[in-house]
Amino acid sequence: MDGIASLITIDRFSPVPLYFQVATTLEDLIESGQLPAGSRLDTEVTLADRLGLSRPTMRQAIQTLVDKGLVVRKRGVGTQVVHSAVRRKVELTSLDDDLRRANREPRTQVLAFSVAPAPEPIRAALHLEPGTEVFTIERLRFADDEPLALMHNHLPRAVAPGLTAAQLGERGLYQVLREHGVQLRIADQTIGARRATTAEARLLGEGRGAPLLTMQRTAYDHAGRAVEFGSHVYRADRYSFEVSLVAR
Amino acid sequence: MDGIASLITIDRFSPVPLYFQVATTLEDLIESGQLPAGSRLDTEVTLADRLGLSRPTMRQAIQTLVDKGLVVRKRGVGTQVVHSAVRRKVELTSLDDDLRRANREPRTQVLAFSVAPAPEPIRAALHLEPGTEVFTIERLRFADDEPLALMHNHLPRAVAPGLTAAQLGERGLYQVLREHGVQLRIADQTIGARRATTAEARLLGEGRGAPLLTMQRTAYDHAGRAVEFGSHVYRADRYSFEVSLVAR
DNA sequence: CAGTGGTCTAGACCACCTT
DNA sequence: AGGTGGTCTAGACCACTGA
Repeated sequence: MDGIASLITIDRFSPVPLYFQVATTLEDLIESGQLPAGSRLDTEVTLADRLGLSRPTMRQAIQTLVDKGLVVRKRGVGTQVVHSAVRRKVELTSLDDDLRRANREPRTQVLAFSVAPAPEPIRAALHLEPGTEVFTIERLRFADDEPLALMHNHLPRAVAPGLTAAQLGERGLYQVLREHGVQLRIADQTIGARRATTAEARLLGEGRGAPLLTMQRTAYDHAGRAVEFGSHVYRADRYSFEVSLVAR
Repeated sequence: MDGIASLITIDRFSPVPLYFQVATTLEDLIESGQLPAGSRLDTEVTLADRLGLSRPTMRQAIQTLVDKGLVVRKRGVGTQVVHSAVRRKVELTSLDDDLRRANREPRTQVLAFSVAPAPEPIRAALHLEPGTEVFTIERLRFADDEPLALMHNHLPRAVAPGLTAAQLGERGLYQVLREHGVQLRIADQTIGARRATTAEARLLGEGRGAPLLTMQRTAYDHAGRAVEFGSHVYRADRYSFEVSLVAR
């Protein structure tokens, strides 16, 4: 019995860091059930030895799984795979990502698309210098041909200089940003609720005063630069937010 | 000029890990503005040298700040403090914590408190064996004497065997759990909205059909054990959720 | 080219848990 | 008492950035 080490192969000539190769392999083994919930991993020293790695490298691999909440370490005891239901991903998701993952057909109607110096509240939300030009985008989003959300976005022109309305008709904003090389890292969101205005109700196909879910979000990239500010309303009867929080 | 190293003292005889001493000190320096947004930290090697630490230990200290989104590392460049507005804490907060932090006076009316074998949906949400006994708690929460939220909670009796209704009248559930030695680590939340029922509107002092924010949460401790399931409604005109997400 | 962070090694001692 | 993860050291080489 050599534990799980035989299921892990590492490539010393790959540009992928060793700890990352091990971490992703272990993640797959957990995800596929070959490392069932509650099972114990071999010790760090044993695994490092069997894989021909140093213990710090092995530790770094396991640490990434701890950070994701996949396993739990206990001093004097060992490392255990946590209960399966606890495994949720903490992700920076977009509506478009959510819909595609749920196999619902997203569609977008771009209601407005313009470039202008940032109005004061937007300038402040994005921490920009006065006069900085921003895109202003208004979109109506559909899922399976039902209206779902009305979205207002603002982003500095410099973030995605070549952005066009046509791109946004095809794909979600976050995917377009990824194609422009923008990597989001942090998002601050405020989620609330209120009654729909008459105009909102008409666009979303809801009755007057229907409850709407609201979300304001400011997103930042890896360098801490504010990339996007959005103010959105969602039909409460067709959408809800799922959030996973991991304490540090 | 010896940078910031002179502002950091470490205690080799403290039981607090060295990397943690350094990390918290740096965090304080950033929070207090002595390390302003955009400023560069000394290099890892320099800091380690000045503080008499090895580089891996110094790296570990800085890494905790990176995980919190306080600083950004760039290979070949250095480590920079990110823009101040990006600094938000990702926390597992309770309503009680939120209110106390905002200096609003929380008050609780316990409407129901009982112990019984878990009903099926609760049993499933908490991943319990059939027949496991759970507390069922219903509370009306006030802030500054205005009704704010109606909260239903369920938790396994074994999690906090000595729990009483009186404790919940004084403090928030999460604080009571902390006093019982329960450390929460992960929470999965679903946030939505709907119209208030007649009973909810009456309890919350709202009009009929007023929009409410809804939240269902399952919380897990460090061992991955499901500790609590809650189903809550909040007055949308007086409450909203703030969530910060950090991509990994 | 020099300097930075990213990765990796081969040890060591300790605190904590189980037996 | 023996085994576990938690911390720490003193090096090494590499990839990337900027001047």
